[in-house]
Amino acid sequence: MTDPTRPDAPTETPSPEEEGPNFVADLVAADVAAGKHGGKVVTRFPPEPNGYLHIGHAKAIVLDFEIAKRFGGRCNLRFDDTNPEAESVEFVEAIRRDVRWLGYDWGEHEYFASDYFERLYEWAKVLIRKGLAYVDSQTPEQIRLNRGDYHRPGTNSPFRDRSVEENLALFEKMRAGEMAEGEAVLRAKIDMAHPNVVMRDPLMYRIRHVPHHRTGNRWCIYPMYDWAHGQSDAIEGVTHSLCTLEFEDHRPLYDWFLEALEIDPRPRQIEFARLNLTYTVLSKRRLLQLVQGGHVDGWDDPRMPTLSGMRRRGFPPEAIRRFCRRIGVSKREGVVDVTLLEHMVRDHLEHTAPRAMAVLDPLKVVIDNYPEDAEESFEAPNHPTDPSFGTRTLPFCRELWIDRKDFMLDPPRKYHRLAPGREVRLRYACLVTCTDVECDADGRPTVVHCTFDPASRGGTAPDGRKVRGTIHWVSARHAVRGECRLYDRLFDVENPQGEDDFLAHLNPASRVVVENAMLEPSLAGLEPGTRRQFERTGYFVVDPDSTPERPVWNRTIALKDTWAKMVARGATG
RNA sequence: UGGGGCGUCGGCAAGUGGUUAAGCCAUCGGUUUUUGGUACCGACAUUCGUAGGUUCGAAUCCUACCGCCCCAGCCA
Repeated sequence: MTDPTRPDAPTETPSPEEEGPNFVADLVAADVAAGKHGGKVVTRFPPEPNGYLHIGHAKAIVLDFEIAKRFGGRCNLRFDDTNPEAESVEFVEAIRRDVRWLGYDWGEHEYFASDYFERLYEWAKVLIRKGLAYVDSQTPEQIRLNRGDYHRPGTNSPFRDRSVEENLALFEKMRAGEMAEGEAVLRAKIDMAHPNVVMRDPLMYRIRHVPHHRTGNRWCIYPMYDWAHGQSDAIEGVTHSLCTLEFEDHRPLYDWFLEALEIDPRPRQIEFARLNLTYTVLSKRRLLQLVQGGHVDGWDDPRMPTLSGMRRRGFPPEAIRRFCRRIGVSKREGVVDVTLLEHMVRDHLEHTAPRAMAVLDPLKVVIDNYPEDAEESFEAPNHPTDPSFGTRTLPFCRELWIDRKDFMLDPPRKYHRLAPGREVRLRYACLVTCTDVECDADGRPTVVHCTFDPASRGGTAPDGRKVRGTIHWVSARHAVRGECRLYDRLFDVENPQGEDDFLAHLNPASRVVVENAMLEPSLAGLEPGTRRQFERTGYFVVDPDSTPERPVWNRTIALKDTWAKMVARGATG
């Protein structure tokens, strides 16, 4: 018997036709052609370590890393850790793990915005000296009020014209911890009447007397996103800073800081639309709600759209990467049909997952003309079309398990599975004909009696007669009992994000646990993460909860089921 | 009502003045099949948010209008 375990293929080089449309790549290509940055391309993936990465981040990761790769450049992993109140090392570690799992390597280029705090502080003083930044002592409330709104210009702060010396002294006091939270902020002096509210003297620093997960108590002033991001990009030599659409309004400020500091060459910010997926939610807030509300078992619940959840669910990283390439990159905000992702998952698994047989809803079959204590075995291929997967041995005896769905007392015309008087093929074993059925008081079948054709060894009829149905089975004497967790979409509406109460639309059948599935022997004792196709049922993966005594398999995704569709449509004849 | 974006098939998304308006997913037919899986074949926008205009010719240029998204955190 050949070991059917196959590792996932190594990171593929995307073929040109696989790379989806991508206007960002076109812009970068134009910059390279124009000789900007000496033709170099450096990007960065800049997560804030305050949560888990999800499929939406995967889109950004694939874009950031593959744009860099395409132009012979590199992509940095930079933690945007400027807000100590929400961030932690736990998230830093989870993010590293997920990016690696997705298949990307940032090499030595791991950075933290917090590494630049000193540099940023010095730069802030440069702006103060140029008269381009000032310490504002207004209360948060006053600042908000004086910012104006979409219809009214803002009002200058009474502290806007402090002298350079006073600003410097005050700013140093801020850093020295001599001021309370909210007592003062450092602001860029731009234009309180600017039509873009982002430009109305944006805050650069706020005071927070809280420890930071990396800098400890060294700082009590922390830079704001706008002040930290572009400068961090510049420090790292980033040439193209890719981000989502909501930062489009911030681009003028991104450029303003760079220009004020006379940084050259300057990184270029390019915005693209974030990913939305049907039948799930992707906002950090809602994901957090699912976890904290106990609606799922945690960030890595297999129903979560997080990378850790998808990993546990059994989604191959290759499939996620291909999905991200296929959806393309544009500025249109849309909702991608989750069937595209599911297609990529099935497509990858079709070629990489060894086959096996498992019965999820067992119904006993007795082969009446098979000797009580005899047993034999059949050799079955681990893949129907790829011989390199090898074969395995399937034990067989008089009593077997088949799936309840594969037997009907009174079948419709187009049903071609087992029924009284009908003959079917037991996959890779033999042909059997149903001769009798035992039922319980409710008329529910309990035992199906069959006779087998001794000449049909392997499943081929010696006389060449046609047998339409082929069903899977497991030898009762040799079956291994295991748990199967059948996962499905988390929500039962296409766009839960758009619902008033998205939690009201959780799919009650998103997880169905089968306590006693009957597994063929080869399905026991496998490592978590091992994938298999349970023939005619779906793709499964071994869950970390699995033990040698009790295998636990998660359904990654069901096989397409044309018959079920026909049944639903009433087109079964 | 200010600023910034976006509108091409059910969903993504090409197309940048002359193409029969790509491709993929979904859907619907059919062939093959020891998985009602896979594979393969076929169907699927006379039309590009709307209305005008420019042009021999427009999804592509101009004008107006309509619709949707984002922005008033000392979050990112």
